[in-house]
Amino acid sequence: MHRLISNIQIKVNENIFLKDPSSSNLGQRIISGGLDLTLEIGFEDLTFKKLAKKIDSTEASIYRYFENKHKLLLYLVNWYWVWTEYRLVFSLANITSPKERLIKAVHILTSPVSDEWKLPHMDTVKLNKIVLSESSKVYLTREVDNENKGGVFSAYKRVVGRVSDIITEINPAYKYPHMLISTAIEGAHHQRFFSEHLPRLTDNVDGEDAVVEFYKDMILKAIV
Amino acid sequence: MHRLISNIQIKVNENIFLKDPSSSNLGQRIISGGLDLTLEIGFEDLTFKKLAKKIDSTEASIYRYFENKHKLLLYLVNWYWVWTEYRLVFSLANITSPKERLIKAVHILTSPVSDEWKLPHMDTVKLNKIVLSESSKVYLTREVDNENKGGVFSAYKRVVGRVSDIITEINPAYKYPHMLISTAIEGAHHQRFFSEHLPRLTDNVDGEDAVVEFYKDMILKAIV
DNA sequence: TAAGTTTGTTAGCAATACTATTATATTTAC
DNA sequence: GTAAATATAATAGTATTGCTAACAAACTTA
Repeated sequence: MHRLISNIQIKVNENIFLKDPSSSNLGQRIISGGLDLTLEIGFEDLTFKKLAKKIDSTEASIYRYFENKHKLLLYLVNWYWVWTEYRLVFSLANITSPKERLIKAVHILTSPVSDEWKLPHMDTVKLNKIVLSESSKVYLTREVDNENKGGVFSAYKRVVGRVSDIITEINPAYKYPHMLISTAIEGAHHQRFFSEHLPRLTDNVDGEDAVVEFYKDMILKAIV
Repeated sequence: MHRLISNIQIKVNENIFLKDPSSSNLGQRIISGGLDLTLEIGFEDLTFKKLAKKIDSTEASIYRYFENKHKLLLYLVNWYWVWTEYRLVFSLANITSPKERLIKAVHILTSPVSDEWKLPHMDTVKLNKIVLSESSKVYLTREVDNENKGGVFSAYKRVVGRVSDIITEINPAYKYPHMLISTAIEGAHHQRFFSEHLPRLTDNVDGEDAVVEFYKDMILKAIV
């Protein structure tokens, strides 16, 4: 069951790439091979040489699309947030109750991406896995300020802003809506990583997705 | 005003280093130079060659202390958590009210380190700054599971465990104490980074440390 | 079919991430 | 106080990374 019109096009900030990878066969192989290789060996160990080999191309060709591997990750993460904003708006369409909207939004931001959201040119399930463990590396760098000026984080900021607005609608007096939402987003990523690798930092509860339930509970209690 | 006995010794997990840096002059220069250089150029751009130059030593000498720069960061972060556990236990001594204990603990985990906690052989204020932006890189790697087996994250886990225990004392029915605390710790780090670089992801409130207040408020509401 | 564009091929260079060897201090042991 | 042990420095070397450049081949479009 697909929820989305399957020929939607996600428009990634143009400052990220030298040449739009969605515009060519090689570009798409770079992206899908990049997803696979990152999942296989981790982003740290990925090099354009290895990626070139994997997709049967050459280092130099990949460099024509992305300045460096950091930009490739930035592309993936930016794509993710543009797409997540779309999912968010789509999912909240025609729902008027602000509380219901908030709960749906938190669900989208904290639960793993399922197959029903798949798109033809991007394996969103793989992408989501990468975002969990690698996305914070995209902004925790010396280059944040410069990249931020180029607008590469605005999709993420808009997502946080949209959900914060719902909170403000519910309780205009609540002082920390942005902190609450960005805490939940980043936190959910971390918790999913922890539950796999450092379980003493999390809690497991039988029969529920503890991450989603925890953040729903936390947010609803925080804003009253 | 110093709160601590100044000749306390922080014992870092032995799997992290080849040779204990606290045991020699060169070792201590590696650590303090490492702090400075990381703050100057960021951990990504730090190399042992640059660090050697800074402390007037050689690459090969540094390699006798740490296998690679990742281990150096691991050392710093592990040191931080051992020390934070100490601060925590020290600060909660003789306080019996669980709620008061919790509030103090959250304060320690979310506020910036101040001068009063300084120790002779480690610039804890600098260390804290580094932890905010670099510590997650220490576990978001392919090597987590191996390193975790070596016990290098146990100080962090104990800190989370101790504060979770206070929560359980206050409300034994609360299902997510570990998630709540690890969310607050990591979240506070992120929020401090955001407020400097991506302010649209946070909220500023005049006349208060919004990060500390937000997490106190969030936690106290969550556990009732 | 020519011109333009994209990709592949090859080469090369500077920096990184180490390891090894030998020499020179410095510490400690007797 | 000297010998032995140990720590550090100096130098060199290797494989890999992170690029850039130049040209050739293929494929696209006008």
